[in-house]
Formats: sequence, C-alpha cells, structure tokens
Amino acid sequence: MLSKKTKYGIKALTFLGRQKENTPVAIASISKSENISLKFLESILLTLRKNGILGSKKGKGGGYYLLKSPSEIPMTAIMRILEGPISMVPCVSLNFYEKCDDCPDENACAVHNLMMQVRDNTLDVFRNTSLADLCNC
Amino acid sequence: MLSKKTKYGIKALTFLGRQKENTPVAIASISKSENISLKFLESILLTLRKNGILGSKKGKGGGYYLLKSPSEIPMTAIMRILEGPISMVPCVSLNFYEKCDDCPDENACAVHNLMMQVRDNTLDVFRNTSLADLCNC
DNA sequence: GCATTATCCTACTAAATTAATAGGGTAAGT
DNA sequence: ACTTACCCTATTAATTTAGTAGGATAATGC
Repeated sequence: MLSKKTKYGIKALTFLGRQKENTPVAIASISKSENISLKFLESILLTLRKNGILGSKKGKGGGYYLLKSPSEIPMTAIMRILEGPISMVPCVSLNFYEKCDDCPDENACAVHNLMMQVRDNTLDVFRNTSLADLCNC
Repeated sequence: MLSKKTKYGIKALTFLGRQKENTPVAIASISKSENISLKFLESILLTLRKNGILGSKKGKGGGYYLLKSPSEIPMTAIMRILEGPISMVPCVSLNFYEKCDDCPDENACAVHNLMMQVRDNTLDVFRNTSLADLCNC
C-alpha cells in the first residue's frame, strides 16, 4: 500500500507543477487546497527539498517551488524519495537491495522471480511518467 | 512491501506444488524446509484452507495439500487472499475499493490515474502467472 | 531595528499493522 | 487409549506510519 506520505507528496508536487508561475507557494496554501495536515505536509516538503526536488524561500512571500520543470522530474525519483524501494521485496530492489534471511538461493526462490517481473512492470510505468504527465490530467 | 505472511504463504504453496504426489504434508515439514516459524505458518495455511486453496487432513499422516492442480491456481487469487488488494491505493482497487477521504474528484486526482496504470501492469503479471509457473523455476 | 511571516528542525506520541507466540481443543489413525 | 497433527482464539511484541508540539532561524516590510 502507498503511504499517505507518498500520496500527499505527489499531490503537493502536482499542485506546484500546475501553478502558472514557478514562484514560492506557502505550505499552508497547499495544505488547504489538497486537504493535508499542515504539519505532516511540512515534513514531507522538507524531505523533498533535502532531496533536490524542491527549493524554498523563508519569510513573507516565501514557500516552496520546483527546482526543475515538471517534465524533467521522473516519477521514479519521486517514488524512491517518498516511498523508498519500488519493488515489493528487498531482494529484487535495484536501489535498496537486501538479502533475505530465510532464502538460501535467490535464483531458486519463486517469490524472487515473480517479484522481479512485478518490479519490471511497475518500473516501466514510473520510468515513462514524469511529474508533467500528472499535472496534465 | 510484501508482508512476510504473503511471502511465506507463496513459498509454502510452491513447496506443496513441487511434491511428486499430492498427499498431505505436515506443517512442521514445510516449516523446516522453508525456514518459516511453525506457528506463524500454521495460521497462514489455515487461511489458505479457509479460502479454498488448500485441503487438510488431521492425525498421523495428516497435513495440507493443494485442492487443485498448480496450473489452475492463478496468482491473483493467492495474492488477494494473503496480501489483500493488488493496487497501491484503495480507490483504484477492483476487489477492495474504498473512496479517499481527502479527494473530492477521483478523475482529477493525479495519484489515482498513476496508480491505475501501476495496477493494470501488476495485474497483468499476476493474471498470466499460476502457481505452476512458480513451481517450475 | 522590530514585528511579522513562513520555513527549519528535532523530538515525541498515538494509532495501526505486522509478526509471532501460547495453549488448549479436536479429529484421525494405530 | 495413545499419539499425531491440524484447529482456533487470544495475546503480545515489534515495527511502521501518521500526526503533533514547540521553538529556532531567516527574510521581508514598515
């Protein structure tokens, strides 16, 4: 299941991408428009900034803004920052690989091979989708 | 992320499907071969039995066995029983649909439309895979 | 330079889910 | 009868997720 963190993060990014001008938007403004708890959203936008997706400005007229154009932000990046691994098991993850405790041989593991296929298919969607695609729908 | 419950369940089913004869196999036997906690596995096999995937036999020589041939058990069924919804958000689930609290209009929701694509791709894998495919690898 | 605005940041708490355990009950076979 | 092995409910421990609290810091404008 997708966490609320990821869901809210994507909604906020889409909201920012739909702005006519890329000027700072206050958290409170996003929070109201998208029905997201202000404090929770604050922490989400902070991680997006720390990971190079958003820029910020303090003080009056401040807020968050996209650092790149939406078409240059692939969904793979957003998902990995917010949700973590795209695969359903760590042993098939490209960016967050971990060995299974119980499994003596990965190649003989039915779960491993099945989840590899799922990962490839999911990755296909995220690789072929940018934030711009989400903004235009 | 895939729960251990689902992971262990699939491993156990694969183990059963790989048996030469479809005679009852004791939980303890599966537990040892697949490195799964006996009691945890017990509860997993119980739900698989209650959902029509497994049959069981009590007493000496008893255990669990597949009710159908592996090729007749689609992964969609197994996943839905063990893991629940295949989609990442309830609002795009075919079998476990739920409306989002925060979303006024599903069709205008970027997350909804993206997750619909992911669901379709994942579903494709599970629909085209049966337990038999997992047993032969 | 001071008040206001709004992000920054750490820490904490509550709720939910997951993973596992305990322990006795029930049925089947010998 | 006795042993084997599933049946079933309840409980607990651990982990993750979601959300909250509260002050620090920086920018703007009068």
